[in-house]
Amino acid sequence: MGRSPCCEKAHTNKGAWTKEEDDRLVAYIKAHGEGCWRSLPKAAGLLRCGKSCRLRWINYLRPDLKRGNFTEEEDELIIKLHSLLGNKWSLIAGRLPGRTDNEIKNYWNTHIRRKLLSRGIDPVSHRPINEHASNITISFEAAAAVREEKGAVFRLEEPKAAPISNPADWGQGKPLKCPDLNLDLCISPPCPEEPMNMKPVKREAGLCFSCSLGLPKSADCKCSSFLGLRTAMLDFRSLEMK
DNA sequence: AATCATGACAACCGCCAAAAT
DNA sequence: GATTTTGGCGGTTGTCATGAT
Repeated sequence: MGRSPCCEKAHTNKGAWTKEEDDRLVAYIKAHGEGCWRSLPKAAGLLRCGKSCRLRWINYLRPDLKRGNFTEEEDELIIKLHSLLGNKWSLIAGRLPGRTDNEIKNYWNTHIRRKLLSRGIDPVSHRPINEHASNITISFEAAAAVREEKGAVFRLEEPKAAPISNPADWGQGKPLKCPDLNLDLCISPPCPEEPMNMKPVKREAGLCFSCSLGLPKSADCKCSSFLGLRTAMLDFRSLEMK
């Protein structure tokens, strides 16, 4: 038996949203919150599929959205996150406040892909184009050795196998493989006192997010450099899945 | 001025996984 | 445990705006 439709398609509008529909949706969610998307359209008096309402709200109507052009810093952040996460747009969006997965996905396909190509970088593998034997490796062996003493080191290995689709699988007692990224990255808990099985949620301790991605230090950054190498040190466990 | 090509982005579709029954 | 329902995600398409010819 196939999956039943999420709504009665025969009686739903499609295509661009009107101002009135937007107003109804916003008014309803402001009054009742984001409840059940299936029942929302009827309750809000909208002839729309619940999924369509959800998408409209998340991608366009949410009050915390940051509209407007992406900054150069955001560009670089997206590129770095994409090199690590691949097309996990929702994860990437989770690290860019006010940006949606759809927006980032579109921006990637229309701008960043071209930007990387113009730099001679393959937007899929993040490696130089026409440089088959390219083998630029940033080694964190020294860092890893230090961290290994504390018993909690995961390392991304040279690509050999299928991509890990779910970052939550990383470091689960098996070799880590990142097929499209040739970086010998050390991923380690910035806060040693935190148990390894702790739920990966927002963190206060350890490297701040800017430092974890090698961005310039922010004014309130209290992180110290690790062997003089802040760049490419990324705490994957702080990447919130949902 | 008209037509065509391209870019940008909103919206849809189908699939998957988790939750509910 | 099996089945159904729902929310969420990534890929793709459709449409409008803009620039080039």
